[in-house]
Amino acid sequence: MRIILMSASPAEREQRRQTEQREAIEDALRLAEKPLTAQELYQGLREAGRKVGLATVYRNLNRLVSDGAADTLRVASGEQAFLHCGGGHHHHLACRVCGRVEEIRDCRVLEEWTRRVAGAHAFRSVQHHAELVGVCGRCAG
Amino acid sequence: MRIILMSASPAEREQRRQTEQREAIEDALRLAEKPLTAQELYQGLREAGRKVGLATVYRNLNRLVSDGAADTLRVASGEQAFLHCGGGHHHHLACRVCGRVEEIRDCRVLEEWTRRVAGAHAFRSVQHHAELVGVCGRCAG
DNA sequence: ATCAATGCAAACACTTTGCATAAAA
DNA sequence: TTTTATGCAAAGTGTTTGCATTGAT
Repeated sequence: MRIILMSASPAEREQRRQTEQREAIEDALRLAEKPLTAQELYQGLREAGRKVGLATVYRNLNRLVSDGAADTLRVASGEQAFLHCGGGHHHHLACRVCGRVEEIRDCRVLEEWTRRVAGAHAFRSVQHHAELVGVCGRCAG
Repeated sequence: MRIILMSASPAEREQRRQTEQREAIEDALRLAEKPLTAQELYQGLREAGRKVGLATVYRNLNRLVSDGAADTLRVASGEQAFLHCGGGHHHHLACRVCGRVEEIRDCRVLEEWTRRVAGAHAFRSVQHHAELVGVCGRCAG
């Protein structure tokens, strides 16, 4: 397991060339507001008439993750999905109907719980990771 | 996404034939006390001199998951790992050094937090899922 | 004597990589 | 002009599946 702690430095970013494809990929991910697999994103762009290769989609998506501009998660099928999001510690609240994801940034309660569990099991340096899934207001009607 | 809600019924279970391979696989998983990928399990059995096919390992592991006798999770490499565990709602506290996993069954605090977040974001029927990773007493010395 | 379970290899699906070409800077 | 990004196809990986065979009941 490799954990990325820092985003690419400004100096590193300056070497990035801005291409039509990269912009299209980043925009699509940002507008989606929900996790997309590389294949979904690729097909979407294709159907929208933009010409991109699948490899380019993968390369850019992976780069966004390295840069901390996207999170990645695994869907049940085993595919990797990518989600546009800001950096820093946060959790996700997803709608199981429409797929939309909202970021949860306050998890002090979780931290407290984590401490308690850690103590009870004699574990140290325990980090938590949580996911919430429900039905959003829009979908619940 | 396919979600299994029920364990196999007794009637279905009765049709299970007990084979040398199946026992070896189940024992290995139970004794491991930590998540194992199908490949790891396969290699372990092979090195232990047991003759099993990789496909058999996959088939039995998947069956255990359907039966609710094992959980499955994705490791960073993208591989699926299998973990022996009892059924019912619970969370995992894993040691990032030795990999050992302990089950956490009391998550009332989490439920409360979940309710709060759900309310704040106007979500309904929100379920939570959490993972804790730290260093166990043994490994911390 | 049944019929489920196994083993092998082929098939699959997702992802990464090598290399020539295109295009930012 | 230099160097990164792209596209395609090939290679890589983990997992599933088809089918003949074995073996539990």
